[in-house]
Amino acid sequence: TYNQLILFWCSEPKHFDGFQEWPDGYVRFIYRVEEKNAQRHLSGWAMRNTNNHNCQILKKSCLGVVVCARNCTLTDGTRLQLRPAICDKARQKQQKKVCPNCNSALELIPCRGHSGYPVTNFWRLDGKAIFFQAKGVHDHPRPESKSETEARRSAIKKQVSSSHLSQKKRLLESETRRCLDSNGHFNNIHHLSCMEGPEKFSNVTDNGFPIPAQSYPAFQNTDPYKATYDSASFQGETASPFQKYPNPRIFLPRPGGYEFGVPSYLSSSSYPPFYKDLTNTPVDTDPLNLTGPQYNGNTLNAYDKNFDSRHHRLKVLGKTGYGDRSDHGPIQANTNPPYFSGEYPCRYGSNLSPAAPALQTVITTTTKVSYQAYKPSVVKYSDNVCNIKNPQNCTRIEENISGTVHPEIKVQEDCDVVKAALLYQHDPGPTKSEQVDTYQYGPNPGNNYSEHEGQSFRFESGEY
DNA sequence: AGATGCGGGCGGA
DNA sequence: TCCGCCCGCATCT
Repeated sequence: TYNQLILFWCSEPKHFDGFQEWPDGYVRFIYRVEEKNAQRHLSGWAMRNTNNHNCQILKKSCLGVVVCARNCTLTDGTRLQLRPAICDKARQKQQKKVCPNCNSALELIPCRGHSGYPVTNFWRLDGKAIFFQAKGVHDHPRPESKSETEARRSAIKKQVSSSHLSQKKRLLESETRRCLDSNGHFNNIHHLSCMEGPEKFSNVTDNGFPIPAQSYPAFQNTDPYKATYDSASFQGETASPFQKYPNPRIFLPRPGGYEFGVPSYLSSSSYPPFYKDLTNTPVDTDPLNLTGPQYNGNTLNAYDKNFDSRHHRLKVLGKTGYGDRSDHGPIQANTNPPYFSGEYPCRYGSNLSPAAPALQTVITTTTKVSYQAYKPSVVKYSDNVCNIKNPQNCTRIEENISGTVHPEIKVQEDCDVVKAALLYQHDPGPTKSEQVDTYQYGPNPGNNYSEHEGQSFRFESGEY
């Protein structure tokens, strides 16, 4: 398997995952560059861009979910779970609004699924593939998905627009009649009152009253677990009290707050390190393993963690599943909250068994990839496509762009890096072992995906 | 108006 | 040094 891993790590992605709208846990996926959702770095979770000072890796952190402070039950038995506005200002405005169902305050449940911090997602374009890596297990309900939010908005807009028009028309006619009736002729004095009707009506509509069920545009993703709305309401941009969860993933408040612990199945050995030396120290899952040399890095440190470390390159490596070192601390033992509903496979654990390595595509920071690469152009091996401001980011020879131009060379270098990393791993220093990434490679069992092509490439994790 | 990205900068660990 | 996060700016829908 060692050779297999090396082989895999040194190869171009030979299989891709179907887009995962609700990635959860310490997972990693590889999408085709043609995958629109991946290109847009979309996620069902409300993720906001977070500055990791790394021009090659886009990092996003979860904003959590907005719920009714009183956790009221909607008419359909579900609970309000709004999508937090991504824009800070918009989110502040959103939080000032009230529950459309019970008028109590709205509450933003922050995500603390990654060592007490928000779950983070990392994206990197690698010429021929878009690599995705997630850190953390969402400890809150799913918010309304982006597509649902957009669909609802457009539906509401449409509805408001049409009702506004029809109401306006109706009211105008009615007022006209009234005016005419009361005065026997049209009276301009009534203009003001005549014009208020429509506005008031629209406000009412905007404040949470359900709009008759209607169909929404088809979403790009048909996640069977995602919440759907069959009606819409909102306060400006807030609530849709009619979420429906065709799945058991309905948020249920936990005693003492929203802190779900880690599902038991997540806390036990699931992702044994491929290199057992790493087992002692829960390693930090390194997204795309962007772990690597720091941008000032003079040394090749293939697993110098971080997808999110600042200014470094990525590299495609292979990796086995480990838990994130710091991911275990704050997470408490859990009683299998309904939210997880057993849909969450073990993706990491503190007790890792060396027997079940999960296939990992590790991207070290030695890869010279920048978002410019998204523009099918210049990504050229050894060229500084990173950015002019940080030339140091783009000069390393270990750079690798998945053979965009010189695959053969890249492969070799990748292998070199892999080897270096492996050597290092076999000789774990007291400081960096946790930086080794340990991710499940592949979609969550609970998620739907359809275009796997090379699942045979996936190493057994022993968990599935 | 918001979603998204980028990147400067700050502060804690 | 790493990382979370705030903030402003720019672009796009």
